[in-house]
Parts: sequence; structure tokens; C-alpha cells
Amino acid sequence: MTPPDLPRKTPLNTRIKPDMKTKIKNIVFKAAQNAFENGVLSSDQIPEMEIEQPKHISQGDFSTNFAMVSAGIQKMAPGKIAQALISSMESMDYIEKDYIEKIEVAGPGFINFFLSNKAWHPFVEQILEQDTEFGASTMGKGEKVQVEFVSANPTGPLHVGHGRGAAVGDSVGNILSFAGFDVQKEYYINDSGRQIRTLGTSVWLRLREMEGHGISFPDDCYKGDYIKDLAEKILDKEGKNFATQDEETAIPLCARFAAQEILGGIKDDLAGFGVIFDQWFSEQSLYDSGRVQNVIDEFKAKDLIYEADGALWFRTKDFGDEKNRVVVRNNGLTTYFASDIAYHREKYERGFHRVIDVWGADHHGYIKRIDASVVASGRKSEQFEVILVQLVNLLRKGKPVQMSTRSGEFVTLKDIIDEVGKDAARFMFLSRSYDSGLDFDLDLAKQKNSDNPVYYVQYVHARITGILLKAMEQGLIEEIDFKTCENLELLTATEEIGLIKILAGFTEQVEKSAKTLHPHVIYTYLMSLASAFHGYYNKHKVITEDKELSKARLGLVLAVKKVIRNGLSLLGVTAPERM
RNA sequence: GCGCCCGUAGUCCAGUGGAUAAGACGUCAGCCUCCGAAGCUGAAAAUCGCUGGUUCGAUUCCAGCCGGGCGUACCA
Repeated sequence: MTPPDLPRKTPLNTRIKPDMKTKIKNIVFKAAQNAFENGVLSSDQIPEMEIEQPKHISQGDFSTNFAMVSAGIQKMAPGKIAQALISSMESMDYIEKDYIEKIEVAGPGFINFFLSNKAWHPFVEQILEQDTEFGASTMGKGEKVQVEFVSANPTGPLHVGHGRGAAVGDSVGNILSFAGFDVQKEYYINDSGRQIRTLGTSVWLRLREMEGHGISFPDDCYKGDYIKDLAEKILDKEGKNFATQDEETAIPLCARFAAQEILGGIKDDLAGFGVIFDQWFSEQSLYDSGRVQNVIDEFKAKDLIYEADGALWFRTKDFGDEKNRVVVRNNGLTTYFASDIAYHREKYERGFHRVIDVWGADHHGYIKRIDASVVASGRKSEQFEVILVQLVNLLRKGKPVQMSTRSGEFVTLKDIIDEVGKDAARFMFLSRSYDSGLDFDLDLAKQKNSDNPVYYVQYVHARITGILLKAMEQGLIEEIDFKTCENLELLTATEEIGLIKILAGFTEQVEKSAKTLHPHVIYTYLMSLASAFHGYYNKHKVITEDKELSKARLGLVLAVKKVIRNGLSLLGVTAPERM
């Protein structure tokens, strides 16, 4: 048995993060070693064990299942092993003893550790000092990760579904970045192919119509009013140049114009939603640079692509897909899949070690084939991850709203932002796991009342700002923001220690969120922190006659304010000073 | 048929191997001469879809079934 060395330094007043779990783990290892040396335990084997935080306070701050998982190895009842370890710990001499109030055996053999108040106080100082950096982690070790999301075709405005994808992708990017990854956010523009051609046709027909020509408008064209607006814009800018051209010349011109206009609108909408991409990547550029053709040639040479029925097929079946997929149709046109192969290959060539795509759940059938292309390009399957965001059901008064781009009947993301507000919309989208479908009731979301959870959390921030301003007026503090705090040892109320425990857990939640790629972990965390704060606020006054105690409490609430702000910012939600 | 996601209180959901299943909405009963009541306290409400299996231990993992959503194109 080779337990890690116990730290010799006290965590108090140091800049080192007090990592309780590691310390407790070390104590357990050391105790097991002692017990073995004294002949109490029969084996020095250390099994897979965990240090966890129990759900109930009555079960202590930390607990370990060491005794239970050791039962087989030691051939002893878990309860006896636990008792032996505790005796061993009591005879040990270690610094952390000061911070551990008691250790006891409970339930089926858990060893529960109860920490003293002063073990928690240093966190408040740490938060004040680290400020916007508190909660950050080095977990990612600078690994280059790309998160690609939204990537909606520039054939129409963004709708609610895109909003959920945007909120998820942006937050995942923020969280990974905060967790120490080197993140790039990217939008893939499908500015090539049939849909763009259809867009051009739609606009061109409307243009002809305005010129007084009789037209028949095909079913597969886009019917929304925005198409007419685009046609009018063309008239304004280009006069009659487009409409008088022959069809083959005019349609691509219209397509290009329309796509650029729409993309501009998409960028504006996303900016209004607080989403800024590091890069906008054009599908057409993959054709222009010859990358699509190159990868097809290369894969053909490797017999990964073969010809049949006049088309070219990629052997995705060899990589676990249900069937092989077409990359070049028998009419000579490439499929979307062809450029996607080139695109994903290019991502890794740019140096990303991990590539994360955020897709709507209706695209789940594409995962296997893209994965196949990634593996065929010499990357590992684990380097490609897809976040599948389940669909949003838009409701109005509890009834589903029919939406389609083609028919032109939809509620745009912009509509929602205008009516609900960016913060409320983003918070709503991230309120639950994207593994579940989301019912988005417009009438409910439009309500600017207290039913909206975003106010619950933002209110904490505003409330604390109010307290700090008042404290400043009274001369208790010099600035609304400060880095150090006196008298922390005066924080002894159950609610105060409870609050600090939640604050101390922020980093772990960030890591959990980054590991699982689930932003709603942060949402849940913020709700519990907000709840704990509101409870504390109602029970205790921060500013009291006791100036020394007040100072300590001001430090605590400022720490809460900072963590709320840091957490909200990961979700792309602002933390207002007043509401 | 096959594939992916989901099935936890009246409703919406968190929890993914451990000890008393968390929260919100709704319902009921309370709290503002006092740092912001967009808040707080308390109560009632869940055989964790069903059946097996793995495990000392399963809401959590595995299999089968049932129910819901979404896919299943030489569309994107």
C-alpha cells in the first residue's frame, strides 16, 4: 500500500484550493495502512472507493464506502472494518484533525466525516479573491475542442428549435472553456446545394411576380413573407437587373443575394441572443478549395468509396452504419454528406482534438455516417461527439403551433427574444436536460412574472447589490466590491455554513457539467444556491448592530453574488444590479 | 420492422449503483412598522412504466415487453 503523502500545510490562509475530498481520501488510506500494520486488517489492498457528499446533513459532510467495498478483500463485515479505520484515525496525528469534528460509522458501513465550521470559512476569501475566476477548473488541460452549433441553412429566419440548439451549444462552449479546454465556437453555413437553389428560385419567382408576370409558385418553394421582402430588396438595390436576366443567370444571383441577407439576419438574431461565434465556415469554400473532390478521390483510391448504379457510395456499413451512403448522385451532383466528410476531416486538420456537433434530434440518423467518415479519416470515434438536442414543441395556450419554413408559418427566435427577453429564453432552454423534449408555451414564456425561474436567480444578485449599497452608505464597507474579508470565524449559523458549502461546490459542478456536456447541471446548481440564499436572507439580517458580524456577513453575501454571476454567465444570462 | 431519445407526485422535471428520491407549478395553512414579498416558512401529494437478470445493495446497469416523441431518401 502506497498512500499519497499527507499535505503538511494547513489550507487556511493559503491560495491553494482546499480540496477536502483529496484530504479525506489520504486520511482513509493512511488509516487503512496503519490498521494493516497493526494487524487489524488482513490485506493492504485498496479497492475502488469513493469519497462522496451525502444527501442529508445528518450523514456528515463527506462519506466513504471504503468499508463496504473492502468487505470481500478483508473478509470482514463492513461495520467492523469501518470501526477499525476510525480507531486507527483517532490514534493518528494529522493537520486536518483540526477541521474534522467527528467521524462515525453509519448505515450499511459508511464512514461519515463531519467537518468543523472553520474548515469552510476559507472558501469565502477564496471566492472574493478569485472573483470571476472562481469555479474555473484546469480539467481540460488546454485540449483543443471545437463546438459547432446552430448551423441553420440560410434559407429562412431562425426559429425556436434553433434557439434551444444555440443556447445549448453556446453554454457548452462556455462551460468547457471555464473548465480549462481551449474552445472554438463555429457555425457551418450550408451555402451550397439544392436548398440554396430553391431559395433563389423562390425569390426570383416573387421578383417576376412583382414585375407583373403571371407565375405558378411550386409547392417545394419557400412561401414565407420574408421571400417577398427579399425580392423587394433586390428591386431596390439592383433595379430591374435581376428580373430581366434569363432564368439560369438570375436564379443563382437571387440565391446568393438572398442567402447573404438571411445570414446577416441570422447573425443579428444570434448576437441578440448573446451568441457570438469565433468562426463562420462556408460549405461552398470546401468545394472552391477542392477539398470535397480531394477526399472523394482519396477514399476512392482506398476503396472506401465505390461506384454502383451510376452513383458513388461510401462504405459506411463497414463502420457500423445500417447501409452504405451516396456521396455523388447519378446525376453527378454531390450530396450534403460529401461536403460533410470533407468538413469534418478539415476540422481535425485545423488541430481540434475533440469535435462536438450540436444537432436537432431529427438528425440522429446521421451520427453513424459522420462517425464513419471520421474514423475513415484516421481519427478515433471518441474524438467525435454529437449533442442531440431533443425537439421543442411550441405551444400556444397549451395547443401545438404548426410550423414549417416552407409554409412560412413560424414563430421566429427573434419573436421570442423580443417578447420574453434574452435572459428568460436562454434560462428556459437550459432548464432541463436536452435529452428530453421541451414544451415551450408562448403564453407562459411571455409572462413577465415571478413564475419565471430566471427572476428567482437574478433576484439574488439584485438583492445582494441592494444590501451592499446600503452597507456602503453606513460606512461598513468602502467599496461595493472587495477582495478580502474580516471576522469570517463569526459565521457560525447553520444557514451560513450551509451556504458556504454550496458555494464551495461550484467548481465541482462546473467539472461535472463539462464532463457530461450538460449545461442544466449549472441551472440546477444556481437554483439551489438561490434557494439557500433567499432562505438565509429571510432568517438573518446581514447588516445588524454588531458591526464585526455584519462585516463577515457582507463578505459571505458578496461571495454568493459572485458565484451567481459566474454561473449565470456560463449560461449566457446576465446578472442585473437591480430589477 | 429497424435506429435514437424519453417514461419519477395532478402537471413539468432533477437525481444514473448505496443510507430518509430533490425542486418547480398547482392545492392548503402562515410570514412585510424590519437590508427589495420577483422572497420566506410549513402541510398534503411518488408501489421511480411492467417483468426478469447482474450486485452485499438497482430509480440508476443489462435483457425483454408496454407507452410517447423523432428518424429510417441518389433532401438537408
